[in-house]
This record gives sequence, structure tokens and C-alpha cells, in this order.
Amino acid sequence: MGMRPNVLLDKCNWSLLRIFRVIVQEGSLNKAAIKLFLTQSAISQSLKRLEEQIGETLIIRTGGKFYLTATGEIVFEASMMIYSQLMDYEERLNTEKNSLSGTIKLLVLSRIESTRYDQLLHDFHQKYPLVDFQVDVLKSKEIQQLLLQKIPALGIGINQSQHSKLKYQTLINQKYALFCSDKHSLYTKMFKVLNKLKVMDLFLFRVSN
DNA sequence: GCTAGTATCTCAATCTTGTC
DNA sequence: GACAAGATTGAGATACTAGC
Repeated sequence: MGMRPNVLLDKCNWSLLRIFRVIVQEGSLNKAAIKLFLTQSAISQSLKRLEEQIGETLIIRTGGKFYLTATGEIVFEASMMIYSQLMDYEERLNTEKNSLSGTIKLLVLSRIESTRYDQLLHDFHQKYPLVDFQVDVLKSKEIQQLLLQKIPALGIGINQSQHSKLKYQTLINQKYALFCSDKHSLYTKMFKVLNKLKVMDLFLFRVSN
């Protein structure tokens, strides 16, 4: 008396079991073909190959009637368990992929007020909740120097000149204005030509150095 | 790199069954 | 019996793999 070979372990491939699972779930070769984007012929041949490998009929097809044999029930149960296990692994793999963690050093100017900036930080945190930001407030020139030393991953500053080794992207368009007191001769005056201002006594500050 | 074998697919023809 | 829907079969194409 010979032992029954391990047909499921040794001979079956996942592709055939997968097709078989869909056939049973859909209750029709035709519907399975539509679901799997294959032809009816391919489905029929796959089922035939699976039955040949197992050595037994799995599905009784007599016209409109469609039902599983005892062996078919067992194979279907096996295919569902394998499918469930693979789905679990798939989920774990996706979780691993999204579990980026660590700390990003972010160098910024003081008083950045921008909905885009806020949204950027918010979206990043939603996507990578395990990533922390270490935010340091510095001058633009210092930010650029540290970026060139590859210390932070990201810097936000004001740059009048761009360095060839850094990549720049506009984050915010800010407006600057002149302010003067009501005692000043410029108060309420409108200027269209900035050159006129250069000859006057003004308090100036440099924003990027 | 070439060749043979295998697996899997599509296409077209044919068969089977149910419905009118 | 005619027709439609679903299933099967055979031929051929393509992709992959192992052996040389």
C-alpha cells in the first residue's frame, strides 16, 4: 500500500490555486475570467491543470449546475487560508514600508508665517508619524552654510544668491514694506521709483545675511 | 549564447445545456 | 428546433528556465 503523495505541497503552484479560489468565489468560469482579466479558455485550462496535478476532480460542472467535490472543498479551504496568510504578510510589508522613523533637522528663519509651510509639516507628519522634526532658528547665511556641510536635511531661508551645490525651491512669496512715522517727510507719500529712496536717510536691514 | 522543455496565455472552433 | 451562454479543446505564440 503506497502513500498518497503531497500533491498540494509538492505539485501545486499558487497561480492555479488563486484561479481556483476565484472560480469558486464567483461560481462560474466565465465570471472568474472577467474578474482575473483572462479568457474563459485560460481559466478552464488552469482548472484542468490543477485537477490533473491533484489527480481528482475538484468541481462538478454539468450545465448550469456548479458544485465542489469533497476534495474541491478541501483545496478551496486551503487556497483561502493561503490567501488570508498572504494578505496578512502584504499588510505587514506595507506597514514596514510606511514606518519611516527618525529625526529630521530643519533649519529655518524666525517668524515663518505661511499656510503652505504649515500644510507641508502637517502632511508630512500624517504620512510619517514616527518622524520627528528638530527645528533650529538661524540666519539665512548660516542655514546655507550648514546645508553645504550636509548637516540638516532641509533649510528654509531667504536667499538673494543661489549656491550651485544646493537645490532651491520657492516655498513662500513674501511682501516687504517701508514703514515711517507720521513725523517723517515720506509719510503718506507714494513712490513709484525706488531710486529716489536711495538718496534719503533710512534704517536698513539685510534679510539674508 | 543556443536549444529544448515547460507553463501559460489567446484565438477560433466546437460542445453542452438551458430556455423559449 | 433555434438560439444564447458557458465550458472545453486544439493550435499556435510567448516567456521563462535549465542544461549544454
